[in-house]
Amino acid sequence: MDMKSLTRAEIAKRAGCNLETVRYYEKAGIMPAPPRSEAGYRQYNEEHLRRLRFVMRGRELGFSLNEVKALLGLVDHRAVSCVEVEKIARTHLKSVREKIRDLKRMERVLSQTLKHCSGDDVPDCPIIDALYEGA
Amino acid sequence: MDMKSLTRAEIAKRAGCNLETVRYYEKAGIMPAPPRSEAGYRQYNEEHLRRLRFVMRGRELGFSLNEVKALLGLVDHRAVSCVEVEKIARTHLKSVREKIRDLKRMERVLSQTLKHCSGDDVPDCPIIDALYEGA
DNA sequence: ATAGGGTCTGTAGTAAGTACAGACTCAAGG
DNA sequence: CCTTGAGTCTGTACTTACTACAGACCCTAT
Repeated sequence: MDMKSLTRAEIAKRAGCNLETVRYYEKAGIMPAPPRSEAGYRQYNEEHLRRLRFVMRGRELGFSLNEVKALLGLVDHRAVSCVEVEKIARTHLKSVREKIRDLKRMERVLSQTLKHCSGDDVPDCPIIDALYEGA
Repeated sequence: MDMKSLTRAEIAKRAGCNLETVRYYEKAGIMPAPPRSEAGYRQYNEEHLRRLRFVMRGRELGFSLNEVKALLGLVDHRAVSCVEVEKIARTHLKSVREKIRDLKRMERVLSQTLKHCSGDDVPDCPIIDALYEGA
């Protein structure tokens, strides 16, 4: 008993992405071109769904599409060298940590600046001043 | 004694941005179109530099170009209502905090996953599995 | 038979720039 | 004075990761 195939809308919904994103991933070489019905409709299966979910999860974790592609490439070539995967993940983790550091710095400056904000219509606004003066 | 004017390259360098960014900001309505020399070269002054630095600082703090534009709009119209500025800054602070939260979640998952990584060429890579299974 | 959805394609738009190509212009050295 | 190399001008294309549309099909139900 062969599975009923999924339409683009179905696979998108089940993977939690936009309808058009599916087509985009196909064009971007992230998702394989699925078989088509007589009328040219895309026919996806559970394996496609699994892959699409993998991509979505990777994206949610902040991997770039290229990183996800690299990860999938390792999987596809059955050369799942944990070393390679780890390298990608470790590099990514580093950049995540850098982003957190930067954002925290931003947060500090913003909240400090807002603390001095009176909320009145005063001629000197500490936020504007901070931006002008680089406080 | 009128100031010597700055070229595009000079203002870019002094504000710490790319040469082309200056032109981009002009087209985007962030920077005003400066006067031109006979030959059509842009001639900037210290006020332009001040403004460009303001923009750069805002961008560094993660304000979108539209937010910076709004901030500048308030300044330009001499209607520097601290209330408006504060609203923009507060909204932005909120989104910064959300980003930090998301990234921390990412970091946790990534570092947890990496901890289980043996570094060997094993058939099951915990990172790949995590992405497939949504751990 | 027809109305309404869904799907197909290609294209254009988004943010926030970066990177050319080809034409001008400017300053310095010979 | 002329040349050469560097700077500037314009417009356009590229980037990332999508999203949104138009016009043409197609499928299902009434």
